[in-house]
Amino acid sequence: MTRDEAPEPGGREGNGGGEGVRPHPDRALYAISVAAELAGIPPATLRAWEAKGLLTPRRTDGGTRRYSENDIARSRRIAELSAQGVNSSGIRQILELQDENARLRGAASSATGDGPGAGQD
DNA sequence: TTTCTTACA
DNA sequence: TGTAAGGA
Repeated sequence: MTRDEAPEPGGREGNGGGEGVRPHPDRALYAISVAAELAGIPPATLRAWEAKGLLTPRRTDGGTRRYSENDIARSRRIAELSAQGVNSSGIRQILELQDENARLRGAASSATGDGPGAGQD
C-alpha cells in the first residue's frame, strides 16, 4: 500500500453529525489486495477461488473486484475448508448452506423480533 | 494498481 | 489446487 486507498465509495450517506461508521455486511468493499491481506490470503488465490465459483465478489464498472466484509469472512471459511481437504464442490455446498442459514436468521429476527439465536450461540 | 493467461509443483 | 510470472 503505497497509498491509503479508499476503494471508491460508491454512495455514502451524508454524515453531518460525526456519526460513527457502521460496517455493513455489503457496505465497504475492499480491493483484492486489501481483502487478501485482511483474509491473510494472496490475491492470486482469491482470484483462483473466484474462478472456481467459491467466491463471488462484486465487480465495479471497470471490472475490478470489490470484496465486502461478507466476502472476507467467506474467504476465511474457504481457506479452512480447502485446508481440510474439502473440494471446491464441497466448499460451495457448505458456503451455500451457511449463506442460507444466515439469511434465515435475518428473516426470523425481522419477523418475530427476537433474534434467531437469542440466547443461543 | 488490477486484470488475464500461461506454466509449474 | 495453489502459486508465480509476464504483459496490457
